[in-house]
Amino acid sequence: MGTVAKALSLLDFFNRSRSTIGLSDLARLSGLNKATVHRLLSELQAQGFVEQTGAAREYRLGPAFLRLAALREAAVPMRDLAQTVLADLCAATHETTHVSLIQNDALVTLTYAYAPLHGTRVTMEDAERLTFHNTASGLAVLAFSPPDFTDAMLARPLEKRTPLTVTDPARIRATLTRVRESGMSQCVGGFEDDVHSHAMPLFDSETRVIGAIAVAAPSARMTPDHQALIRRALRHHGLRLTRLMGGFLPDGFQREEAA
Amino acid sequence: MGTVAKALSLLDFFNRSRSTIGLSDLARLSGLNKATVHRLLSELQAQGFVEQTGAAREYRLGPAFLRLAALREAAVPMRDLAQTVLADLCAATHETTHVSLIQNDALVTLTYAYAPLHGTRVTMEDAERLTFHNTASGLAVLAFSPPDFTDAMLARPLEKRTPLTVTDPARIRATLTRVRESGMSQCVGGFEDDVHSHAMPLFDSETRVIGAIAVAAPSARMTPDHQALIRRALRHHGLRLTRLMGGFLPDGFQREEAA
DNA sequence: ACCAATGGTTCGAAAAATGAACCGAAGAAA
DNA sequence: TTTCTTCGGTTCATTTTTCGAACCATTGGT
Repeated sequence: MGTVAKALSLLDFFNRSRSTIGLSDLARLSGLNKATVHRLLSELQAQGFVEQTGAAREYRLGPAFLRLAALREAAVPMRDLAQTVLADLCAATHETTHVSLIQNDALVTLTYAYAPLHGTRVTMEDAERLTFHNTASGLAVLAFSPPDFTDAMLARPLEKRTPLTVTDPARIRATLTRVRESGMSQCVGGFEDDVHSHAMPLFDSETRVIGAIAVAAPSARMTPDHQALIRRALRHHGLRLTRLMGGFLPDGFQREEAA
Repeated sequence: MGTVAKALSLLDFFNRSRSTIGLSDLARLSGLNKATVHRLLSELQAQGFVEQTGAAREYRLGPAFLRLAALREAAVPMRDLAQTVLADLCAATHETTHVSLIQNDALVTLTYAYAPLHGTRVTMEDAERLTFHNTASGLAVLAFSPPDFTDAMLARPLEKRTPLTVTDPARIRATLTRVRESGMSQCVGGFEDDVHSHAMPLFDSETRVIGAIAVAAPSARMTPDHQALIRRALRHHGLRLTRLMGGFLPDGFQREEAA
């Protein structure tokens, strides 16, 4: 494994519930020697990618990410565009909406919007990793991914996160066939109890799937009329977001809901 | 130079005016062999830190920065706090306000706020690098930096960006003495013609300077009364931002304006 | 007082990186 | 149409860097 890849892989151990990590802990988590981790962290620190904090000298992600993220967003304003579209989708459906992007072999929430109307709503966090097999966004992405990517994701151990989580690859593949036909996925309680989500894939300028846009709502609110409204609004704004991002739909992609 | 440092240094060539760079161009800019650059970029790309785009296969910053910046901001909400305080400072002064942070040997704009009142205003961009010798923020930072850092920054070639830019290190040092005494800096037309800026340093929990908060206005509006108003508001909100970020003032720091 | 775990350091051996030279493709110039 | 230049990309003997077992001082818990 290359040295750069090794250093960058250390950054993946930071997440919302573990924002600081000590040297020895990071060595254990990564399986690398403590001296190696120390040296790699020193190089990341010298460039502002990590910094040390507190009496115990733990590490956390550094300020360089703010600048580079701002430059990335200036060049490719995905978050900004997504926020605009999610606000409209939210206004139309009165439910939580979010966009997630593929990053290597994970699906990461880019941004989300809440509807103010209801007392109960589905809550989100950006930068969180979603799974593919048991989220509407994940299923939307797998349905339109290259076959080898889908095979690789379904070959992994699939966590049964809730009693309703489907973990049988054959059943998931059958679901993916239907998602490809309809252009939209849904998931009921597979990732979170009592949450019913719909999602549509998002595409780049070469018709490759890059992520998904989704609407998540408490299952109790999901009357047939409400689901039909959500599907119409999601299709409209999903196609709109792909277009705004300069993307194109793959041939045969379902633009209208089937009769 | 370590391999990780070498790879990360490639990221510094991207900026607002150069959001995509070809392989050969990046080799020329960095002084590294094309094969080396290619290999380093491949490792950055595998982890989502850069991506290739367009027919010419140029590189640009990748989506991984969005996730890691979000995690960083979740852990250390500097941008969020800064935006809150800048909005208030803006409301008080009716001028453009911004916060910049030290990143290695550069000063980088974190965020800014515009006042809606005036037809003319000073415009900003985040993620842009400021210089130390000819900006109010830079002078505020240098005045409270460790002497070796200040010496190193003043030992560099100092660009005469406008006819009013001071480039004589001795004159700048005299200015820094006055900034230390008053706790505030100002700069007239050193970085941008017809712009008069005031700035205050920001400190961390160990009383080290980490950046500056500033107010920038067209020189034509700078009556004595307006300048006094700006200084009072800047001192109040500058001290407030240091406090909100969990920072402490160094001993002897000027908390009140001198009679 | 003792022990365990921390962050940090060293240097001969092992592994990875380097870069001159090369390739095919594409576009510009003659 | 042909030639030339520059591009992104690749190779592998040589060079450089990284590795990690063993060590250190410090700190906190028992």
